[in-house]
Amino acid sequence: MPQRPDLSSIELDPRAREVLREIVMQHISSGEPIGSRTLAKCGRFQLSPASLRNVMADLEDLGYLQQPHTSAGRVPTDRGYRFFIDHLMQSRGLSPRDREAIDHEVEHASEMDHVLHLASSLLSKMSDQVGLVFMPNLLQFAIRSMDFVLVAEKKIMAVIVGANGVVVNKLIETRLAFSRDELEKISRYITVEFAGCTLELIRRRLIRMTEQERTQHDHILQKTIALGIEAVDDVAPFEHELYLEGATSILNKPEFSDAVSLRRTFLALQEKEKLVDLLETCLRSDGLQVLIGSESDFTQIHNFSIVARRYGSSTAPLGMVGIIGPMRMEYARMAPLVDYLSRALSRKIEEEQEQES
Amino acid sequence: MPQRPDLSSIELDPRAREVLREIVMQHISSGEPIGSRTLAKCGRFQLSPASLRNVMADLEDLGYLQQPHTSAGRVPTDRGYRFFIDHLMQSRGLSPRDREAIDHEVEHASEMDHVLHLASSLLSKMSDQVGLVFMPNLLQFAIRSMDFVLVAEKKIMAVIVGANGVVVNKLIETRLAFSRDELEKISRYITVEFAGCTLELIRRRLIRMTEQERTQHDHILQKTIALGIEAVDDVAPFEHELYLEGATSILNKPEFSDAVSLRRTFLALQEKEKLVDLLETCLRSDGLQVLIGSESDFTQIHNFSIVARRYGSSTAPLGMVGIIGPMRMEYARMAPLVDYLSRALSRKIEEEQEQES
DNA sequence: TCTGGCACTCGTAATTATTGAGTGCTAACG
DNA sequence: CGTTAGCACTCAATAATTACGAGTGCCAGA
Repeated sequence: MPQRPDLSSIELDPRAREVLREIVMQHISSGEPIGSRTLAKCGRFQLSPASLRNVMADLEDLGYLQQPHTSAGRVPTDRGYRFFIDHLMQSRGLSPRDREAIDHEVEHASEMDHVLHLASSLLSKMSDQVGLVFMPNLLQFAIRSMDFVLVAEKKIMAVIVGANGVVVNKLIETRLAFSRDELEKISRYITVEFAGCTLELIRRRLIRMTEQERTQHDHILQKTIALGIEAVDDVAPFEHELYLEGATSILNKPEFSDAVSLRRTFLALQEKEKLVDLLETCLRSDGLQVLIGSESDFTQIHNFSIVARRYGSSTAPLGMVGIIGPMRMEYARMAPLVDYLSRALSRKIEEEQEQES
Repeated sequence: MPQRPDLSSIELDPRAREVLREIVMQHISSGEPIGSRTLAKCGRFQLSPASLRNVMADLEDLGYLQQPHTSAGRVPTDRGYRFFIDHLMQSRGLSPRDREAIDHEVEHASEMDHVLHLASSLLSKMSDQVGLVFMPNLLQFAIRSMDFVLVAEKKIMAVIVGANGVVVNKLIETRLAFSRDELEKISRYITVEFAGCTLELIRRRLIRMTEQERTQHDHILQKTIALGIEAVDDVAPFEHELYLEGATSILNKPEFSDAVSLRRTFLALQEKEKLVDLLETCLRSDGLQVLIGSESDFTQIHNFSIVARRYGSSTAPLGMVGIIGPMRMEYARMAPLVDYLSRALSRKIEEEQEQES
């Protein structure tokens, strides 16, 4: 029977766990590969560098560590980070000051749109990473109201308030002229009739209505339908939105200190589609999500990590908030930050909903 | 009497002008310092390198050229670029394709807000520089209309359309409840009464009205005034906006290929206040404006140049459009581009105004 | 099982050598 | 007198060399 148990299936022995934790933590704070000497000097182990080397060699065999090159210390792998986050990390929770800052921002902004924008730059500032707020396509969510405002003759502004509190404007150029009175009636009718429906549904119902018998004879109803269809027709204004704030924060990260990786990283953040795809799949699961390096296409290529969480109640429309940064980031601080912010947003949205009803 | 005339006051002699033009053009397209050999090889001069060296030495004495170091070719100074732009540059005008592209974008977007945003990214794409669109503080401009829409109980959305066609939303939480009917009346009253006034003026007049005798007895007027004041009270939503699009375009410019200058440049673009100050002073003068390097605080520090022009008719609200890039940019192409786009925007705004009246 | 010792690896930094583009000056030429 | 060929000189950039040292793996002894 071999001395060493089957390491791939069993948990790491306590000493190895401590060593791994220490390496990850030190590497997160210094950014440098960690050698056996440095590790011995930290004082948490009553072991010589040589013994630590043995442990480290084991951890490397198991895929938790790797060496950039032969004569360098060790660096955690994706798997190492993953193990750290799942089993070793002890997050300190959020400082009261930070909580207050978040609460303050979220409370004070009145428009949902602003709140989301603020949230993303707040995240960026507090984390010193790239802050991320994703709001999916509005089409799939219910609306709260739809109003029409006369801007100029034959120019009407549709003001649609989504159930998530986001306001979308859309300027419509009409063939027919509408009076303020008519618009007032139409607004009231549509809001009463369709509040709580998704835009997609509204559109289908409006189209169905054009074919109905009684519509043919009701002039004002015809105009209503025409205008309503115009309002929900072009999907462009309702597309998802992705706020990425604080891209410049990566300028200070040592892993992006050379021109090439800076270039690559900025270009990567530019391609929002891929990120949107990723976030859309993330929307399905609740709870804090951490994606490390190779765990998704997007993060793999660029060696990013993403810490994100869904916001919004399960009944209300949802989105994602989070941060993007290098794999080497302070997960212990990021996790509670993202977590708390997403809860604050969710609370805000729920309050809005209650207020409305 | 010395052979050479007083060179600082008199125009350059024709040969020197040709040499300067050629150097600037070659340097713009290659980015490298230009030596006498390279210059001789271009074929436009029937002169030996040695003779060209003499001319170049003169141009250097006059401050139009400089040498990065002793054993390098020459590079234009700010003054060299300035002379080039004022006297030597022959801009080719815009290609029909480019004109069409601009016209298309500007025509098709319906909301002024979008137009401005699009304009800035269009500029960025077409110029491969950073596109810039500046919309000054809305407070100083007249409004076209102001409408109030009921969003939830005690939550009202003010929809203000500026004379420049820009729409601003503002969510107001009121103490009193408003009915849809009331809001309709109030919207009508305010729009009729105050269309054409600046927000600042409206605010002052509303405040004056609170003190007037007859207001005390008119309940609905009181509510109107209260709501109106709320709408124009907090200036934040009316602040200037500055769209900077395509910051990543500088990633490809050789002058920013090292990490340090990349860093510096991104941080510089982040500080929008300084740029806003600069653009605000630019607003005063009409016509295409080119700021080179040392000619303004902002451009001096970062070795940028700015090509910009005012948009909007003289009667209508104004803003600036333009591009920011390294001093070494194709002015001959940028000038007509910015010029044409600003005219297209102005035309659009004037059309809107006519339509409205 | 742990530890000190030792030979070995290999990236980084510093040093030096080499190259070549470009200049200014001078003297000769038409 | 303007133009040009020739030449010595400068100096950044590149390449080659060297030195250094942090870190490793392995082995033998406690």
